[in-house]
Amino acid sequence: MLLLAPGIRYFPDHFNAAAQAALVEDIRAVVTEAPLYIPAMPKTGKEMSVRMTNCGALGWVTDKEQGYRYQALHPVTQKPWPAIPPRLLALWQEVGDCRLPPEACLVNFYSEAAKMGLHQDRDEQNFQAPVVSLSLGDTCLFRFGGINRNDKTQSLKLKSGDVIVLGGEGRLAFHGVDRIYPGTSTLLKSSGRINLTLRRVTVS
DNA sequence: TAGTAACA
DNA sequence: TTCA
Repeated sequence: MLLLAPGIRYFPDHFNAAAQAALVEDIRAVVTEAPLYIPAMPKTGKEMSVRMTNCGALGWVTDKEQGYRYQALHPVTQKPWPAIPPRLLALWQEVGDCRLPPEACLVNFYSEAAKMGLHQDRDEQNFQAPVVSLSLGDTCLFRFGGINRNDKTQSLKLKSGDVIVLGGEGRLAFHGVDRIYPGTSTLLKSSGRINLTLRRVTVS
């Protein structure tokens, strides 16, 4: 484990190839039940380049009308999200350093051209609990800074199997994905990157 | 504003 | 950096 900044812990190669393949199968099952959809920004309705779905009791969603929020139902199918796969619950227990289990697992799919601007994860009620992030598939250029948007940032290439934990002082750090490096992994059938972020939403 | 264009 |  490397401490990248206060509260930002990096576990390179946390999952080996076999474990990564098993996780991809877990996510395939999630996506079959809860299909990826295109989220839209609040107010402007501009579409994000990343496709999303969730598993867990709650899922993070956004649309033009209601903005960022957690809700129990898939916005397209209106069905409850599938359960968080046991392997991901185990990851949270292993690296999350948190008494309470995660309630949400946001699944972000990045195609070759997708990116995500610098942002904070601040739609949860619980900032004591960490955010645990797992990368699968193509390498990306990840950027993170401090709790203010204009704090200096550092960039790091995240590869398949890497885990990052934002906790404590790092919980509200700004972070984003500047680019995907297509063809850097053969884990997924087509190129692209899957990012899974486990979160505790409520306080108790 | 988890995005983006326009601009210094 | 501003705007939205």
